[in-house]
Amino acid sequence: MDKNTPDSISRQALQRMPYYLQALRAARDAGAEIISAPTVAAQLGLNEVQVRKDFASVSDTAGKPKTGFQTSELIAAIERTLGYDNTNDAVLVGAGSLGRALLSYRGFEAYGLSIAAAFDVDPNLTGGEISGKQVLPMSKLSSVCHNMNIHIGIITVPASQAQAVCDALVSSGILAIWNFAPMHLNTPEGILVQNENMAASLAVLSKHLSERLDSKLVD
Amino acid sequence: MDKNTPDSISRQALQRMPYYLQALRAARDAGAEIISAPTVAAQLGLNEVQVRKDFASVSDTAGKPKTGFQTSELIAAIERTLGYDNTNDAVLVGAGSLGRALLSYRGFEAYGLSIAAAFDVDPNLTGGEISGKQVLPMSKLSSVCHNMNIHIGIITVPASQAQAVCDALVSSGILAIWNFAPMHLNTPEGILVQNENMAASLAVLSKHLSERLDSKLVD
DNA sequence: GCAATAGCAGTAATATAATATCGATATAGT
DNA sequence: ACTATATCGATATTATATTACTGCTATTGC
Repeated sequence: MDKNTPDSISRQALQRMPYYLQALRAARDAGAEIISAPTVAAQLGLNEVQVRKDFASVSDTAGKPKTGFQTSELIAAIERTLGYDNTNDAVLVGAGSLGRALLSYRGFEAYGLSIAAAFDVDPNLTGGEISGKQVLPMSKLSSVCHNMNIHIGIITVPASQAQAVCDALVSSGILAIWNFAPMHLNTPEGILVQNENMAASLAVLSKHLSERLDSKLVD
Repeated sequence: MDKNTPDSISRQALQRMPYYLQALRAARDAGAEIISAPTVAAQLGLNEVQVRKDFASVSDTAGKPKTGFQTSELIAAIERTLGYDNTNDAVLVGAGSLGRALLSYRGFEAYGLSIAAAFDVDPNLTGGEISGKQVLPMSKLSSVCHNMNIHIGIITVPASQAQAVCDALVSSGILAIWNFAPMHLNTPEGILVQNENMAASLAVLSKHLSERLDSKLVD
């Protein structure tokens, strides 16, 4: 009954954090030791109160009226909240074009994510390396996850195989899944699935575009 | 005053569409000529009524009680709504690791997106080709967009340059921007920005993981 | 040095949007 | 004809974002 929610941050608040981080770092690099919520809100196109609430939810030190928040303290608080300080290892399944793309992308390390190894069913791919990361057969998945204590799985296989891969990851001890396959994954309770559905993004883009171009014709 | 909203679909409804599409195609390929909303809802872990409403918002033909909706008709309706039938050309700015990754990814064509050309400021990159796509200097951006009638821009540059690139895209006639840079972009009215912020996704993943692992220690 | 003022933080209340629930109607199969 | 199941419209609930308000702190003017 002791609900014990020390800091329950909503998902959308969490997703705003990286934007705050970027803005705060830029401000700090520009020499701003102190920054106010309205300033950040204006930069990001958000509501002042929302920004304040988000800041309050991660930082234990309060802001001071008329001045604002300590920039460096806020940055540290957000980084701590997001776990950017301690690196998380991950495995990637699916060494196709998208998988190779992510393996060669070096930007994740800045956010505390390190891809330890890749896996694939295709014997032509396994055994070699892609961007310095080993590509292993699926049979090694479980042992690698357990031995290296890995809890994050990245799925970059076609939709038809995604659910099977997901099940394999779950039984290998994976707790959080980053799903690039354009489909819904069924998982047991307690497993988080973060969908990175490019098709969904493209849907929004494409729809907006067609509406804009249609209205342009009317003009 | 004539609001002229023939079919205003909410953004999250739009983002569910690709999931419906995947499920419906799978059902069709399995031989199901007719499919009901509850069936799809169960597969995707959604509410029945929500699925029904989403179907109704794109399809003009009503579903029939006791049976459901015509699978093929629904698929066509969603594809039409998302504009997957007519291909949209796009330009990509930023031929770094992420940009190259997207250029080499062949999955977009299935969703009606075709990257016509890439651009970069680095003279070492421009002039060549990546995955069969020309890499051009930024000076050519505007003319290419206008000549080829391109209205979608993909930003894969570091955050520090993203706003400048965004401005350049807007003044080149771009109406919709797919932003992979981990920062907020300020745009004029009428320009759609779809953020594909991997950092935001990682934030959710990382937070969930740390909470799970902490609770595991308590067990 | 002191009072007045302007700007910002913090909390509460309202508004909005999305989602889930409920009731009524219609249809296919038995 | 009856029953089970699905669509459809209307309502209720929830989560989230916006607005309004109060109080505090630093700057400005006297």
